[in-house]
Amino acid sequence: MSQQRAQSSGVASGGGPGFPDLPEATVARLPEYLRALHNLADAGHDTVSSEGLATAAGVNSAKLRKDLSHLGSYGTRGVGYDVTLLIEQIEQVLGLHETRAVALVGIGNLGHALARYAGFASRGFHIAALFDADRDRVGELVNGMAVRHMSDIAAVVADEGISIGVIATPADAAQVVADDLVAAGVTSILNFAPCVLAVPDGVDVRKVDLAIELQILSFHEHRKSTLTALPAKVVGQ
Amino acid sequence: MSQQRAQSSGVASGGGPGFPDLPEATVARLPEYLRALHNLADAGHDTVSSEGLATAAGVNSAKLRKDLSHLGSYGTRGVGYDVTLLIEQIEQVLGLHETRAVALVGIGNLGHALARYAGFASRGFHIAALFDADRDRVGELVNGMAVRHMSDIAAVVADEGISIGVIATPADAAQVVADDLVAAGVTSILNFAPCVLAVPDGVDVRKVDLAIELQILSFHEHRKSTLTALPAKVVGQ
DNA sequence: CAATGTGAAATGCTTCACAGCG
DNA sequence: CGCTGTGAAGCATTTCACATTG
Repeated sequence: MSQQRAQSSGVASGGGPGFPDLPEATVARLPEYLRALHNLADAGHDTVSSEGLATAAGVNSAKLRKDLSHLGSYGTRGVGYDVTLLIEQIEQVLGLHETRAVALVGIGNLGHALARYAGFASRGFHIAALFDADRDRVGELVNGMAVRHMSDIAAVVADEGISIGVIATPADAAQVVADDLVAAGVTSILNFAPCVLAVPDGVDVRKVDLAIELQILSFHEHRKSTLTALPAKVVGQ
Repeated sequence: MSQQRAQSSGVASGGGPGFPDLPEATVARLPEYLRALHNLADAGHDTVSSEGLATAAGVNSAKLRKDLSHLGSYGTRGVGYDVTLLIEQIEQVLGLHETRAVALVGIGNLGHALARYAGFASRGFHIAALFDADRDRVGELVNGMAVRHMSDIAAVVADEGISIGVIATPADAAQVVADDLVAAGVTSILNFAPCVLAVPDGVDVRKVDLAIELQILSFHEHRKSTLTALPAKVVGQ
């Protein structure tokens, strides 16, 4: 897993009214179900069985049913799930009804690509501001939006109601940026820099490290080549 | 978790000679330990305690010790771990001694950024070829390397000894690309397209979906705002 | 009667707590 | 004496298997 959660601050138990406290593993899969459901809806399906949705989302059906059961009982026995209703419910739980404003910090290679990535907007996120520490880049237009200097962060985060920050800076700048984001009021961070961030309780951090993903695959390559070098039984192919 | 493993083909038990079969969770953390160790080495440290390394890697020390114990006994009681030796061991286990050749498919926004990302090369990966299905893009130079057409994949994968493919295409092209990569002999895939890939047993897939990461954070934002709207106890801040 | 929702079993992972070693 | 390595306990997640229901 290449993610990192802030030390979870203990999710005030019991769950508030109407707020089921889902297992983290379930939360991480809901977006995948949601995507699969949108595909099914586009393909004209009105209902789908746990088996069908599970296949579309790449999990097994028992897991899917257990995940969905945490949201409540939205299936019909003998039939399956109503696609539209389930989309509605999952979006509700994920808090996707209100569009969330995102600040993107670090407009280098990756930052440019992220700023232009259409997948964010199409899934309910609005990149509301771009920041960089380099004054030479300030003012540059990326995807129609001007890059601003880090020193504006506090004001812009407040003005735009930004709650999520994306860090795409080099590793040595990331902690300072995280501190600035938190000071400005951001409470969730997606970190692409290859380093560990320290943040206060109550701030959530997820990490995506491209090189780590490759290293994990490297391990499996290494394992496979070691195993096939032996007379061990190879499954499949 | 935003990753997806191919249905694990059963990791021939017992582990071959000299090949410890590590828990997946441990494998996923080793690259993080490795990065922390390199930082420590650069900072001039010869040894490090489990406590120190755990802090640098953002985990707790018991977990770190258990993870490392799977590799064998490379620590010294009363002292800690030899930084250089441990780097050596982890790189060994991850199969990072041989530089691995990577094919990158889909030279759009994200593909450009990945092609230029220095973090791959610096951590033992060599982007050996770039591919795109769009003939208008074929021949374009990205980071000094010419983009080739998908139809060359089989030949190039064989020539360059490529074992890992990175898919940065739109979702609707990804499955075809995956099939082509697998047919060409690639046995590990890192998928940035927002879709589930079907691959044969023996092929490993990891998935990175940027929008899913944001949706997970959105859930936590939603939860936090729901909770703070109540008189519930908020930890920390 | 097909397919959900769910107790209960099985597995895997994390954390504790300390014996044992350098 | 400090720190590693590790059984054992504690949690979380997955899977099984079936009673239940529309």
